[in-house]
Amino acid sequence: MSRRRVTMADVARRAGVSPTTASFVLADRRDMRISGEAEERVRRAAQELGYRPNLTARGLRTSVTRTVAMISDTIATTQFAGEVIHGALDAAGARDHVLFIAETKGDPDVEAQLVEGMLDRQVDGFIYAAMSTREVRLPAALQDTRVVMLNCWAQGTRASSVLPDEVNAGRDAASVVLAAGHRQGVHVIGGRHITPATPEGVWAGQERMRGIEEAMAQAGTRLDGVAECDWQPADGHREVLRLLDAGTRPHALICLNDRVSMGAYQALQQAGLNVPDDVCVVSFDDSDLAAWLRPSLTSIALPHYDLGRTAVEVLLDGGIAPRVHRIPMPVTLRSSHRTTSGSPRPTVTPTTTRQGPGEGPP
Amino acid sequence: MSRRRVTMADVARRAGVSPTTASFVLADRRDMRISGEAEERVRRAAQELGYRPNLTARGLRTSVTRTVAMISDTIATTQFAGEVIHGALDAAGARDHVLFIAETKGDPDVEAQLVEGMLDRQVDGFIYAAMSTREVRLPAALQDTRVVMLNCWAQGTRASSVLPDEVNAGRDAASVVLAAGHRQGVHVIGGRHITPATPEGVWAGQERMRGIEEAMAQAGTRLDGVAECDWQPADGHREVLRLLDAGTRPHALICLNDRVSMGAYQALQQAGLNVPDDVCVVSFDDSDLAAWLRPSLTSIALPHYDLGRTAVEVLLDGGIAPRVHRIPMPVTLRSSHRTTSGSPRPTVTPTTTRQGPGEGPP
DNA sequence: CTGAAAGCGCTAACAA
DNA sequence: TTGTTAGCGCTTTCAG
Repeated sequence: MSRRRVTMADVARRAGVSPTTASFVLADRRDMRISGEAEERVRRAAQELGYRPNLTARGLRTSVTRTVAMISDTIATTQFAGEVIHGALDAAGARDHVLFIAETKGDPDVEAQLVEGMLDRQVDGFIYAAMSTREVRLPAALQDTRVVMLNCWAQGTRASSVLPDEVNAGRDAASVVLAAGHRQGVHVIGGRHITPATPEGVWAGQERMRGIEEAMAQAGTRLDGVAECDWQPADGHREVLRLLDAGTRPHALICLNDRVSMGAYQALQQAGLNVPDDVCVVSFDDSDLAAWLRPSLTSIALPHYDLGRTAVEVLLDGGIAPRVHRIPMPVTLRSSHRTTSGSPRPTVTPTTTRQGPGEGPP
Repeated sequence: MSRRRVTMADVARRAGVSPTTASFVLADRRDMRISGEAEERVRRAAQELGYRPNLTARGLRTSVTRTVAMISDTIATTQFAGEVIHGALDAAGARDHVLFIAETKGDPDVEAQLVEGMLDRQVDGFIYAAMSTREVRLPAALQDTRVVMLNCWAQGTRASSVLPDEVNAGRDAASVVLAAGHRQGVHVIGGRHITPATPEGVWAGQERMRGIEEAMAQAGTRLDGVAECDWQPADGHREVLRLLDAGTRPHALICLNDRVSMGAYQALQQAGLNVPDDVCVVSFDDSDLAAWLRPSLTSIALPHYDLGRTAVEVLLDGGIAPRVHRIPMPVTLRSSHRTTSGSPRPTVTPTTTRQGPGEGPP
């Protein structure tokens, strides 16, 4: 962009060696023997001239560019994006790679366009990411490409997936409630997210519910109710109010995200019920909201950073064999529940589970 | 990455023309006359073979890569990042460019490293972004480079800046309050953000306060008080409580962000005061919170998307002359204030102001 | 152990 | 109007 950069030929000339020799020492290749003295001269020359390799030229020759493209449907709206990118960036940087970002807006045409553009630039690999965990169709151009799927998966694809471990998160949520001494009166607000728009529910909801119900069963008890609804504050508010109006007096609420919890808090407050003394609340997402609410909210986070980081690690370090990597979801304990005296903290031990090739989730 | 791509030579051969001819038509260059027939043949051949140019090779030859690097101090934590990237992406995409993202974490060493890495990859230009609006020092390696500064500025630099128009946002906030009929009892919570950690305040606070005070003066009145404090929910809560305890009964609160407003709401509610009947509240940021709170909050947004978009536009389309571009901050009117009957909406007409070269903000 | 030379895919002088 | 040729900066046979 500015004035002429110093090239490898310059270094070789100053060091009094051939370009070949310079190339070998500057690329740190030890498979061809170079005299210690020549190596030293080259290194000094490079140092003195402030030599930096032109990665475009190297890329043209070797077709490796130390570049990865992250393509996602939406990057902006949700909190999701930031930390995912952050993690991906750290992992890429640690491996001397650099990250392209692109957004398809869910449009297959722009998606194809974008992928082509990245291929034209000879990226070394792709992270194909979805903002909400779900099954997707991998674009044709990515089929025979180094790619890992982030927060999504595709049937019949030779690509690894990196997913949040929602089932264990569900178990952990139930564990918190159980450890607080509640075996009865446990209600879930939000459920599988079965709504007119998503009659099957959403994956996160299904998985969390599976974990919750398993943990309850394992403790020899069961949920008193599940309110299926959208996951906005108004929904939490409405559903909790409905519960109370029906004369139900819940002891514990597991809310499917912090926004639902916020609505639940409002309803509880209206009804004059105290958190955590009258009702304990456990939530998912661990967004900023969880810390802002009073009392602060115990919540289980989506491991955004680790998802991004792991995806790049798998892409750059991982083998060829497709795998599903499940990333643990950390629990942050706050003030919206009480622990039974004597038991210091709920037993919360998230684990990473892995699946072998061939089986797509769930 | 996969099997051999079709090259321009392939296209030329199939079309029965020389590489030169193929190059001219495929690069859409009309400055050298090509026969319509040859052009047609080349286009068809390219089409049939599914030709795509190798941008790495082209970049090596021309040193333009249609690539821009966005380097920021922090990309993850704040909501800021997402929409900024979104805007930048849209502007870049519209110009057939692609976006590198990198994060310095505020460390000058990694910053230098990152910039070098981008330069090694022959990026066409840089967006240098800060997460909170402020003055920065442009890294040495970027000095003689095509760069625009996003949400920041540097003294004595030949680079354009893109900044939110906070002064007019302040004016707009005051206008909402005035249009609601409040000329007395108007208090600001948050102020310039003068705290032990930031004894001078922060730029956004200073600018907003300037706008607020100007608008009040213009209406022939003035603020009844400014609470200088941090901008977290707890601060809003504490300061409003303090106000009420001192026997003050505010009619309108201008809170410096939505989190402060959230705290203010809590305090008002404790005191049994109703929003907007007893106290009207106007806020900044227009985060998700603004829509979630009850009553929903009138708030003035940081124009994240437009900041990102404009920065890339200025970089790619703008002239060389350094400019400061001020991006209007949109007002979203909700339910936390009342308009005086008869006047339909507050007079809110944000404007973009521009400064000529030479004067750095503020 | 080192150097000469070819070539990655493309563009741009210069000739024809 | 078109073709020939050189070369962007680097890696990599293949001879020495």
